[in-house]
Amino acid sequence: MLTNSRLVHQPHDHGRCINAAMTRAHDLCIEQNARMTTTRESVLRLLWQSHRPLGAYQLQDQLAELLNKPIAPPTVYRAIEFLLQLGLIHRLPSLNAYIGCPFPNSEHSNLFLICTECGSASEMAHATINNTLQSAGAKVNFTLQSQSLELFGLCPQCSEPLEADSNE
Amino acid sequence: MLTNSRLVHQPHDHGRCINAAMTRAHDLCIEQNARMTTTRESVLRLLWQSHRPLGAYQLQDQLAELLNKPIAPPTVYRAIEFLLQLGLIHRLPSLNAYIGCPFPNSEHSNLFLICTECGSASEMAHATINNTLQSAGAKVNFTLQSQSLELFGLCPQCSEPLEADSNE
DNA sequence: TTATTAATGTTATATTATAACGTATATTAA
DNA sequence: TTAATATACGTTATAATATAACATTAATAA
Repeated sequence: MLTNSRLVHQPHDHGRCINAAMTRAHDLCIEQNARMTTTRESVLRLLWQSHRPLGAYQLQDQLAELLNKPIAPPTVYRAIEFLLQLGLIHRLPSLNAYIGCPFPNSEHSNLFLICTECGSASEMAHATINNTLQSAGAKVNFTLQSQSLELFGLCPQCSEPLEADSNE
Repeated sequence: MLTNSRLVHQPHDHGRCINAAMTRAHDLCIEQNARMTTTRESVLRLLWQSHRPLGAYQLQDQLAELLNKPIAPPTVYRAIEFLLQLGLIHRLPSLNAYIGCPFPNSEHSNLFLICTECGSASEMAHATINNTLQSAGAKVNFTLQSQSLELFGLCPQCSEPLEADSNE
């Protein structure tokens, strides 16, 4: 099982998350002979500013501010599409929002744990789940191509406020 | 495991699907003391016309034609919301579309098998998957509240065209 | 019947996403 | 190094999905 859950849902040196993600992204671009332009890099960096997914128009606002010039929706959506195709980000359909992928090169489950309280989202890759889904599909002769798995609930931080306070 | 997959992805007496669904819906409304109005019943029936999910504006068009009067989006969305709350339909976030629920009273996985070829969608409820997801979440202290699971691929009908043709 | 609640009608608008076409910048080939 | 080509971005308009706010009608309860 692969997950960034502990990082996402606990205080941590987030600068390292960002740097690691940006390095991975640049490496991947070189490998794939793809161009990491200013716009694309900025969008990716914005998506890594927090572990909360951002909508396209939130990205638009933040990108305009960051680059200090007006940005139109197509610019944002183009960057999003590029990053999606490289596997550097994911789309969370139930939120119409996007989030950086913590392990763009690894096996995927497209499984997200989304906190309904604080909005943070972590990703998991889970061979058992993949196998179970695959064989559940196979049982009814369904040939699995891709999947989108969203779990909603309370992250560790948000599910234990009482325990944290009980020391007072 | 509970699924309507075999029904969805194979030729069948679809009138029975519709009738069964409408009966279940009426029963549920009585049980819940909810009102099954003309608009709501029409939307539900439209969603059961096929095993393909429909978008809100497809529903709007079809509802306007069926009721022979102009229908505005809020009317559709209100009916959708009502039916969602009763568990009579589901929303498929990746498609922005809605589909009738074949077993509104049973345990749910919110697991959908969506054919990328013909657009049909079947639903499964699967205790093993639920347990696996639940415990995968628990492992990282995530308290699961709800889930949305969408599998994309080829349904039986669409995945075996060659085999079907091979008799010629 | 009247009061009350629930449902629908109506208008306007918010939010998310894409089409179409022009311009600029980078890469490749000559 | 320049011309040709491909790629990315700018710009305008608009499509597609969804909701807010308030008026009206219908159903139920007092």
